[in-house]
Amino acid sequence: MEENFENLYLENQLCFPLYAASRLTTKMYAPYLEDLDITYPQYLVLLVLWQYKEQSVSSIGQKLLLESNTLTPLLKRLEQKKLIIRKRSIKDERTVLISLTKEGKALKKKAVCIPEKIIKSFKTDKISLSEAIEFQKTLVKLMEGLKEKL
Amino acid sequence: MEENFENLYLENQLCFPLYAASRLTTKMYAPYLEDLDITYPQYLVLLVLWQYKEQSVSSIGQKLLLESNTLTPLLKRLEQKKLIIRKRSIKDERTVLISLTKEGKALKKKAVCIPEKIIKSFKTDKISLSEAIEFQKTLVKLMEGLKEKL
DNA sequence: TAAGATTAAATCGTTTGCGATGTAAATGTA
DNA sequence: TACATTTACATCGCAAACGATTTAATCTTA
Repeated sequence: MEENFENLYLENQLCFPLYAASRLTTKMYAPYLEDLDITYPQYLVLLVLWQYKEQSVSSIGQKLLLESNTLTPLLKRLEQKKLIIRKRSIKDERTVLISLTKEGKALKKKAVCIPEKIIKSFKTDKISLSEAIEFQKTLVKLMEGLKEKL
Repeated sequence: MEENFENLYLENQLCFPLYAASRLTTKMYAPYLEDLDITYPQYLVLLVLWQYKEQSVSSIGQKLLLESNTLTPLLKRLEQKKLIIRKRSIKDERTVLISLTKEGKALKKKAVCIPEKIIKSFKTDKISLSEAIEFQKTLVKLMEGLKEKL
């Protein structure tokens, strides 16, 4: 009985490069986010709020695929930094609504230059633009597919 | 002065789907790894040890892009589970060599079926095989490119 | 309307991930 | 050989992630 041990080789896995690329990408953002005094997951939450305005904890979670056990402490930290306001909904006391403070809104202007800088850093002689676009599409499809299965 | 706020839209970022896909993938492994009583990063370390035998902490770190601040506690947990042995090198007392116990080696047989199951779960009607192969290639190139820049 | 089910956040405990720093061994060099 | 530098891990503190559970509000339905 042949056992496919090669399947266990690191380079043959999809999971590892995904895990590594994700962590490396986060590190690429770090110096820019440090200037804004926020972390990468905090940045993602702000992206949501900049794009969609006031949101409940769960609707932020739906967009970022995170749950209250992760978001609640993170949001409390953003509140401490005076970037957001957390308040119970009057219509439904279970819901906590998150909105941006003036400082939180203002931070958007400082953040707007980040994607461009990141794209430049991403650019490699190894990866063409069309390849990158194709990659992004597949990545999103992969994410959607995985989301459905969990 | 036009400000490209659309660049900040969640769906236009590369970072977010990468981050989400990585986390979702880890979750796909969870039920299988639970059977082996290990976590996903612990699985990655075992993949290295199954493939390369005895390794120093730093050479494991080089392969997984992790440093001793992450690996040392993780390796101690694997040692507690009796899956690995940590011992100082005689040739260089600074180096800690990690080797598999009998149990650690035996676990490989239980793990060998995991990649296949994962691949099946990954398969989506949305993503073709050729697309998946292309994707993996680009992902690895991306990882390599990022690694060089950090 | 009262009891049970569902939902939204929060809390708890554990493991990662990582920047910064510490410690001890090995190496380089004057 | 002395002393500085480098290297390999370890330690510390903090912020995610996340499974499991709790709490309180809302909804269902009998």
